[in-house]
Amino acid sequence: MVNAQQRMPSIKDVARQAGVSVTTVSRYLNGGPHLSEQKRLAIAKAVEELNYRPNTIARALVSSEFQSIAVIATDISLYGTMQLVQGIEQAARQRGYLVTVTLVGNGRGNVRETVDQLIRNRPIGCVILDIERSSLLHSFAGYIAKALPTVIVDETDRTQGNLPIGAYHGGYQVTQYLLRLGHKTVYHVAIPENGNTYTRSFGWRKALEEAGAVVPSPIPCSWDPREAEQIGRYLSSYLEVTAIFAGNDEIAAGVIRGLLLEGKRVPADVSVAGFDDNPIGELTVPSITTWRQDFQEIGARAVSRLADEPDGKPGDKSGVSGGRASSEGCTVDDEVPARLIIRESTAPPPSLAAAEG
Amino acid sequence: MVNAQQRMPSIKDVARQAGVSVTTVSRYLNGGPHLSEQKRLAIAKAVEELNYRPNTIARALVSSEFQSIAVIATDISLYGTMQLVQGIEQAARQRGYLVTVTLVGNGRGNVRETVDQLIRNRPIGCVILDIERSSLLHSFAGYIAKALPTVIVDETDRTQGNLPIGAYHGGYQVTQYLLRLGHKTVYHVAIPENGNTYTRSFGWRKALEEAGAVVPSPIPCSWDPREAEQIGRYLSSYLEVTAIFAGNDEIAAGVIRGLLLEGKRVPADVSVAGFDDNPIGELTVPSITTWRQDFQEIGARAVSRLADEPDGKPGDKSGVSGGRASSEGCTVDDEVPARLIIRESTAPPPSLAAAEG
DNA sequence: CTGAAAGCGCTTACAG
DNA sequence: CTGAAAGCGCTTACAG
Repeated sequence: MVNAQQRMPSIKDVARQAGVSVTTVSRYLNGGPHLSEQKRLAIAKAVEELNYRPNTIARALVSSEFQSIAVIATDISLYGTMQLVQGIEQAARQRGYLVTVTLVGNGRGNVRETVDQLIRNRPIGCVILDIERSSLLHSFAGYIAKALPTVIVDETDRTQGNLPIGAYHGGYQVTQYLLRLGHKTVYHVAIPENGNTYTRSFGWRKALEEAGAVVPSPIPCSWDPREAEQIGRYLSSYLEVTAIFAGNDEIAAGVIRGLLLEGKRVPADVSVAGFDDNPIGELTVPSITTWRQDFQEIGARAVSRLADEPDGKPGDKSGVSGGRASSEGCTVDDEVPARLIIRESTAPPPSLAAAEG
Repeated sequence: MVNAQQRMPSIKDVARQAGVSVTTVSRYLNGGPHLSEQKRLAIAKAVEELNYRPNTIARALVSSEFQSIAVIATDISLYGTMQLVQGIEQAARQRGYLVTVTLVGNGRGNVRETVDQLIRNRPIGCVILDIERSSLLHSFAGYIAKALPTVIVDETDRTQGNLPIGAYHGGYQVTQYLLRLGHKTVYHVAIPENGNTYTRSFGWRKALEEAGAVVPSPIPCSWDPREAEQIGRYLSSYLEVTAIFAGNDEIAAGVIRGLLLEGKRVPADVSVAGFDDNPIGELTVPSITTWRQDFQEIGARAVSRLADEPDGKPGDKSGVSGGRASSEGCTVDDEVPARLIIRESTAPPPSLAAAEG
């Protein structure tokens, strides 16, 4: 096995082997224009023979930018966050950037120190994945944005300069679908909001209000779906609950499980819809009606904001802490495709079904 | 908003401000021994005032090592892989390393080029997450290991110098549990093996053979659980199938769904067990008996192998392509805690239940 | 078209 | 205990 410590060929070695100056090799490497065909060939040959690869670190030192994008999140086990990471990685790799993943605010380690360390690495930009709006992470967003071009992916209205995941619209659509099925109203088991302003829950409320339906109090649920099971059990005792919109698919699964364990039928007695199109929604019985977000595409757009700035400092566009508003003219912000996926867990309410039967 | 492009203070600025030489500041930064208390204080003050942070890139250029660990995988949507990434990130961050995530072999982009790019960044080491044993990724493992200290996390026997996830033992235990419940034999819906040699499937077979049970042909299933649903439907027509060991929890859920849709009861008619302890197993009806692997701990151990080498080149220990055997004396390789989690999806076979009832 | 020189921000012998 | 100098591998004016 070759020793990993061996010295790798440097630009000097290539220059010597090709009989040109280091400057010329550098020019060749960076696609410089003024280069005789002869030298170009000689360098190409040397590069090939030595299997030379430019040292990205040295390059980063000169440009004071390491060709990487830093992803900061609290946790990647949430389906949406994980997909966002995959989308970011792919878009970044296409452009030659490396992706760095840092998990903060999960109670381990000092956030400030971790973030500082990250900044020292001089990534070209940073994307904060904050769907869950962890208060710890959120409180550092401004600090990070001061040092680095930053885009925050969250559930909030885009007027704040972030990249919204379009949850409001989804919540609205899912609820409207349930109402059109004939349900008098739709109950809501909500994920933590923590101050987001344009959430799936807001969409749910809006659809209800527009339809003139009663707006029940949302039932708060943590990210732990086992809590959702308890909520499902609880809701099973209320006959008027015929439709439930759950904050995500795991919570929907938990609610459904709670209902089933209490002897309710889903969807015959109660309809339940989820959110995100987590693949598990296809595996449960019943399978779960949901809202499909294209998280990978959103991740790709976050990268685009950081990497494809047309002219000038992307840091300005991604303003977080009172920076300029950003919605104007940022074409990448066009809405990301999303749609309702109807599966087995939703149906007309029992009263209508009975009337038809 | 402060412009991100502003020049950050360098070690020179600190030296000037503190009235000492750059060398002395460097010594201070690296905890050097010979330093008068007076200068130490002056430097500390300057660092504080300027909010100075050493440039990791410059440091990396000198040491020719970027303080980072490169994770290479095909996909992080698989539960185990995602947990491994989280475990790696945490262990790495604790030691001051950054984690880089690169997804290769998913059909997008040139693997060779991606890997070369990664190597150029000079991480201190690389961990290949290859539970699914993607043939493309696997074929590059040797190439990577030649350039970088590497540890491969997979399902194979540890004699190959990799870090096994302990699946063999798990498969054995799950199957044995099912047999002890009274099932005559256990059917197996297998995840892709692709040449792994110490898999959950091998453990299943071993348990069956030891018990003198018939060994049915494993039913191959892709990573897509919808295929598992079809398999569940198919198996529902065989009365002799009373117990099924599925390659992972998503597949178990799919199989269960197939069985339920065909009118079978789980576990009354058929028991189904999964693998990995994916949280979804708690949300389905019935919830899924499974084998809990501590993926985060395994990830942490991978980092430990790379970062805590006691004396000398970890590259040797992690030999992949015919390097020295590595099992001897590597104490971090002690078995990772894992255990059977019994939930609702398994029970004695119908015959026994009837006899009892 | 081409190259010598300076410099990016550090660390590390080496010499006081 | 302390500092001047060289050097890590590149890029970028600047001057031919």
